[in-house]
Amino acid sequence: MAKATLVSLAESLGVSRQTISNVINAPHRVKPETRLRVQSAIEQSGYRPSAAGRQLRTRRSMNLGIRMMPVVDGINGSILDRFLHALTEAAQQDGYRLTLFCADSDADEIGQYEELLNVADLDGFVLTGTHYGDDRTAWLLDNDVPFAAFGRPWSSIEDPFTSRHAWVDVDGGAGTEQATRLLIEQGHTSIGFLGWPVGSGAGDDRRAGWRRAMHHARLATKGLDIQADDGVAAGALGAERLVEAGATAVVCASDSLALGAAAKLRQLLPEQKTPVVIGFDDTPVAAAVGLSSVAQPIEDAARHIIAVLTHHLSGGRDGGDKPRKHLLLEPTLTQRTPYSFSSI
Amino acid sequence: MAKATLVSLAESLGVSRQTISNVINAPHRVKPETRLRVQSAIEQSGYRPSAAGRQLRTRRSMNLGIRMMPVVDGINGSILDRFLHALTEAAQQDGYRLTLFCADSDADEIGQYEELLNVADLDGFVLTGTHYGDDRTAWLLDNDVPFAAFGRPWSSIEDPFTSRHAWVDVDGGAGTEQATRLLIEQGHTSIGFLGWPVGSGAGDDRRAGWRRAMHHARLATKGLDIQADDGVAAGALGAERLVEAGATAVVCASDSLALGAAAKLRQLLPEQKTPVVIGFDDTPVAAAVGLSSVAQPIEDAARHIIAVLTHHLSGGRDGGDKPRKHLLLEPTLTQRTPYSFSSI
DNA sequence: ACATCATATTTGAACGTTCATATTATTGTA
DNA sequence: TACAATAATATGAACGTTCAAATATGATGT
Repeated sequence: MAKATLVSLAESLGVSRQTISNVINAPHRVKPETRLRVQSAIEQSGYRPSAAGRQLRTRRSMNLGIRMMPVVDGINGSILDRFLHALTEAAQQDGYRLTLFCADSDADEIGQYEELLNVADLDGFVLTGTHYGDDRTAWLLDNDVPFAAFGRPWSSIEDPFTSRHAWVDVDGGAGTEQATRLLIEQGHTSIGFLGWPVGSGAGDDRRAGWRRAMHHARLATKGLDIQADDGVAAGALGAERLVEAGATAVVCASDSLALGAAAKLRQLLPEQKTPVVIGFDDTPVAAAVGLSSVAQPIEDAARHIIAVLTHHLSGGRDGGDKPRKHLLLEPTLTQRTPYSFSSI
Repeated sequence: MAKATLVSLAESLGVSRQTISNVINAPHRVKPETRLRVQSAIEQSGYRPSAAGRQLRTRRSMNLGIRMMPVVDGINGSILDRFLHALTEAAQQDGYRLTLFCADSDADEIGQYEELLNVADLDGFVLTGTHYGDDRTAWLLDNDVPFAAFGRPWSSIEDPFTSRHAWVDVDGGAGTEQATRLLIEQGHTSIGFLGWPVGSGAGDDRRAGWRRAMHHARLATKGLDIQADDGVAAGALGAERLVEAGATAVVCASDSLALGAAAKLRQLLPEQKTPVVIGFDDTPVAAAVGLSSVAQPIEDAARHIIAVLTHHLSGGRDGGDKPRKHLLLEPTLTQRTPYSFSSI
């Protein structure tokens, strides 16, 4: 039999298109009796409203866009996998779908927004990798495009909690602070920080957490703050300099750096038994080699992003509580004992 | 100014809707003169045909679906990231978009197919993780849904190259064979294989490659074939048994297994200098610890999957050469010297 | 019994595109 | 020049939905 449509269903039921449409979109307008009759007919016929018809009329597609960032390290790819999965699942639960797109640059990404809004009527976007002077958020705000960002708006002047747009982020600083405190409790007094060059929001935030913990414990930080590009080799190099400066433990801005640092410390300070390097992101690499690492609640972040976005898109009429527009999640420290480096 | 549509453009140009539609979809039908005139008007106005209007009429959405598999290991997540990125990029180039969806099981996935075909008019699907007795391919074939699989159809009776559906796969057996040969060349005569329990297509294929190389070199395999569930710990355990059986080198079905095996071999056979463990997938974990690994050309695979799918969807009228319906790609062996395990 | 009002349902139109067909312009041929 | 054949363009209808407005139904009060 042919696919059911509003018209075909209406005819077979002896009601009008609009009544069925109302049963689906505004049930309260329909008399309970007919509503039930229609609902069972819908179920029985397997009728599902056509996205195209809807979209044409309402100019909404129930599709959310997200950019696939160019694969750089690969080490964080697993995080993306988890993030995407959680986003997709949450979106699906709310009746939305996720559409992927590629862009070479932020400018290109904005071009894609225009294109996707224009041709595909995307309802909103999920942003990742926010940074200082992000053009994208400005453009989206200017054009009244709904979106939520994973990553707070980095700005030296504005308070992110007063931002005009929704965001969810993980408090990286709290993570490194916690990590540093753990090392202090373990008796370390000279703890280095191995992070990215100053200028990246997330990187500086993580550095600040380490610095807070050190200051709080009245420990010196001089010479213990190393800036290095991400990567295992750079991590080893940085660790070498830290050991020269007297460090006995290292907190890192990434698992890549931490992996290099761990190997180097193992070599330079073989007498130490406890884990003295703590990474960030709790990637499979960290799990594989038994490296302690700051774990981001990335699934929670994804769910909240979808919640805040869909809540906004439904105009707040989705029944659920209004999700917070700005949310800073606490990371947790995954503690491990070195694995591959010691005996198994 | 309001968004351009076929009608608004037609009016301002003094031609009919259909002429503009033809310029876009069947340029040869339009007189070169008008064609140019219309084309420049399209560019100047920034007109882009509405997906919804098109979809409603043609019942095609220019959207391809792909399932987000549940995150299991995480170690392979980076592979998925690369795969998704390449898929998205290739699809975008051909004018298609990628839609993500989640499913708990194969049966659920089939349910999603129905839903997505029905409501969103998805044009086709990309399948991953094919296995013995895969219901999904059967369903898609039965329902004439275009799709291409990453992973050959595993069957003990049928030749995959006569399969009714398109697929792209990486010749894992060739990879492990190559890896084993390398170890033989290096003088090893007792090389173990550390793989998954018999029954998974890809796993058995990789095991077969090792076996081929061993037989070809007339080396014994008795006791050197270990079946273990995926994971670092299982890898270490398996390696222990292999060393007991006299193995001096190990070829693995995954980087997780390899990582465990490498650590164990380092411990049990510390005198060896050269890399004696070879992993599979060339994940960031392998790169991070300097583990040799069989690398899948996953971007090539993704591009070909899109090529074969879009070629089919366009009915072969897309100009390009007909891509092969069944394609087995050769992996390459990424050789590394142990990194974290030795000195840096 | 009748007007009033709220509730429930229906109708016509519109969203932007392409298909199938109809019309008009152009070319070739006798 | 006329006539057919073909190329180029135009028209009406349809895809399936929701919006806005119109109509029908029922309840309430006088």
